[in-house]
Amino acid sequence: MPNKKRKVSINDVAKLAGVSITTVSRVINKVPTVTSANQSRVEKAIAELNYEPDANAQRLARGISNAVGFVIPGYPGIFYSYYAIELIRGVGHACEELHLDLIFHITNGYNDLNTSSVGGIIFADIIENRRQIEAALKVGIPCMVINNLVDDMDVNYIGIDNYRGGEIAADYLVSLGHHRLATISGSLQTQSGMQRLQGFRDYLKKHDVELTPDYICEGDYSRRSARDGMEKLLSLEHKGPPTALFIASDDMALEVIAVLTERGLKVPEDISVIGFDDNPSALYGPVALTTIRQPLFQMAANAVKRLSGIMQEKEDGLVQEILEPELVIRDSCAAL
Amino acid sequence: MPNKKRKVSINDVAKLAGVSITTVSRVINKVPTVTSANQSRVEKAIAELNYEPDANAQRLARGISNAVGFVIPGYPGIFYSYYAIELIRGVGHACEELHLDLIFHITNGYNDLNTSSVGGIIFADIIENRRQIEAALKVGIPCMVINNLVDDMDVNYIGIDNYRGGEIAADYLVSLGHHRLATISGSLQTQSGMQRLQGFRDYLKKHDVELTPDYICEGDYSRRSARDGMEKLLSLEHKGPPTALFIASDDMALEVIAVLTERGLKVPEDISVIGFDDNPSALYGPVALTTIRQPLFQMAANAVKRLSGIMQEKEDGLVQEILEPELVIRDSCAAL
DNA sequence: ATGAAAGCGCTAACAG
DNA sequence: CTGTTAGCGCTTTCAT
Repeated sequence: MPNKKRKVSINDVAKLAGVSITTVSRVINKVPTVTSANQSRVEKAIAELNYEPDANAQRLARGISNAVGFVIPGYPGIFYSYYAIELIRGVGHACEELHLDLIFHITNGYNDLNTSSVGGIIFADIIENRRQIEAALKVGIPCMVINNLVDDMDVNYIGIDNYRGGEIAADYLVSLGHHRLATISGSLQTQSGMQRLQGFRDYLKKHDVELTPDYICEGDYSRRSARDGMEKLLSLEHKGPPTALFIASDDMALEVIAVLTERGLKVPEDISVIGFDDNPSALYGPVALTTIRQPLFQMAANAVKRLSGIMQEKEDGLVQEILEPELVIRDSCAAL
Repeated sequence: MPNKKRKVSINDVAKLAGVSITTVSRVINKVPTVTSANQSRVEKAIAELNYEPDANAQRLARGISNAVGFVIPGYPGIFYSYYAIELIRGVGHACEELHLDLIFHITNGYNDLNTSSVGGIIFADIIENRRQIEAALKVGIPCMVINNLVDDMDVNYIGIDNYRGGEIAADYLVSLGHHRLATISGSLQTQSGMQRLQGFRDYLKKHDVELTPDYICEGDYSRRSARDGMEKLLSLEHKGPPTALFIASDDMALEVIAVLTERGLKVPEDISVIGFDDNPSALYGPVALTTIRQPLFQMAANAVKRLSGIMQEKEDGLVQEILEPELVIRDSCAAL
């Protein structure tokens, strides 16, 4: 039966153990200067009373917070992406490991974040969240942005070089002899979507490979948009269909391959496809997907660790880490 | 520039506004008995100092917590399911709406939950978490389990009748004239996986439709397991392939359809497929998926609301809600 | 090695 | 309507 009485406090433990609350506090915090006799009496009392220190009181007394906030933009689409899942997992596991409380926020960016109870905040992208970051920074709370390099604010970030990712994709496809290329981009509202496309496009331009405007299809990272995009691309037969496709996420690439399969086209024999993410789902299908890898889980976990360092003032200055994306060659691209 | 100085407190605001801290507290908490003159002075001071009340101090003083914990089992697979995502979204949005802090835990069930800072805990399934629930209950923290009906503990839960879901699937397929049925189950470690299978199997037995043991394939909700299962099913030609399939999640059903398509089989002409979830991804593919709907988002949001009621002692007794799953007929099943 | 006492920042009687 | 005051449960000097 749940005991609805007042919670057991440090006083109860002290009384039962016959020591002062200070001593109890010491054993809770593993301060070494406690006789083993007292130590075990206190531990016994704690066990007997089923005592657990009140985290709020601890934080208040310590003056520091071991909680980090995690902000995810509120639009539903983001959740259906491998991207968000991996970040949630990465941040979640790292917090569990470091014994940090993870306070989760889904927000459209317009309501105020309650920054007061956290020691730091992690933002998964910053679509609409600039104001919130500024507010947090103003009250002295360190922030960490994942996957969005920001150069107009003094804020920590960890992300990959998406522009470079686009270049790598283009380079690989061109090296295979393709010259009728098409792409389905990610959401152009996001920095990642924009930069992957730009890197891809710039590389082709630089190497004199034409990229017909019609062959640039704006997606939004959803499978739905990938399907629509691919169907549109397939209907554009004025100069022959593209022979190679750069798709801005593996999820979308999988959908594209599904569409192709339905139409009786074979990957990579009829058409090459390269994705982005290195999503394990893309490993075992009819054809293992060639892709550009970005280490989302590690980025997220690392964001927590670095932020935690900053919170404890062990790190100084700004953390601004840009990771290199990496080409992972599997079976979905073939030489022309 | 982040201000590294001591945080501004209610005292600073009181001083600047020329009132007592009580009055400041009153305007923070919207106590009506404050002259509008004072109110605006305080508000001005708050704005000027960029003050934000310390949530820890508030919770400590109020003696109650407006934070709820959310526990997700730690195995990675769960994250790649529509199920987990919808729960996260539902819980997240509801907390945002109710201004509750959401404290997120990914845990294998063996470490201790820090129950001390939350007023209630929500469990997304309870694979390995019974001990944690018992511990929380023992210190008087209300718990809410989603999607797992539990009859051996006095704990709140909200879920659907998965057994009934299995029956509905069987009933529909049989009503279409099918009698060579097969199924790919969810993880049999989970209650949902187990019960869907049992409902399906029991219904068929009751109606004298044979279900060859070979045609019961154990999956684990992953796309991977669905692919493997479907391939196994397709290789079992001793008495002709099944004409209809019950797949325990839409995600898996989608993968099954992909496999079928690769083999040149048509859904529903050659084989009927019914899924489970009502995942929007299954809406727009080559064939809109017939499925059994479970309102995950609403279940999760509702779990938060009911739990919040219990935390405020507005609700008494146990919340034990069992929702009916619902057949959603689209295009992936045809009469034999 | 231990304890007394002073807060941490806020809320909630209680007076006025 | 407003201010004084006593905690909330814990940590942390500072003595002892």
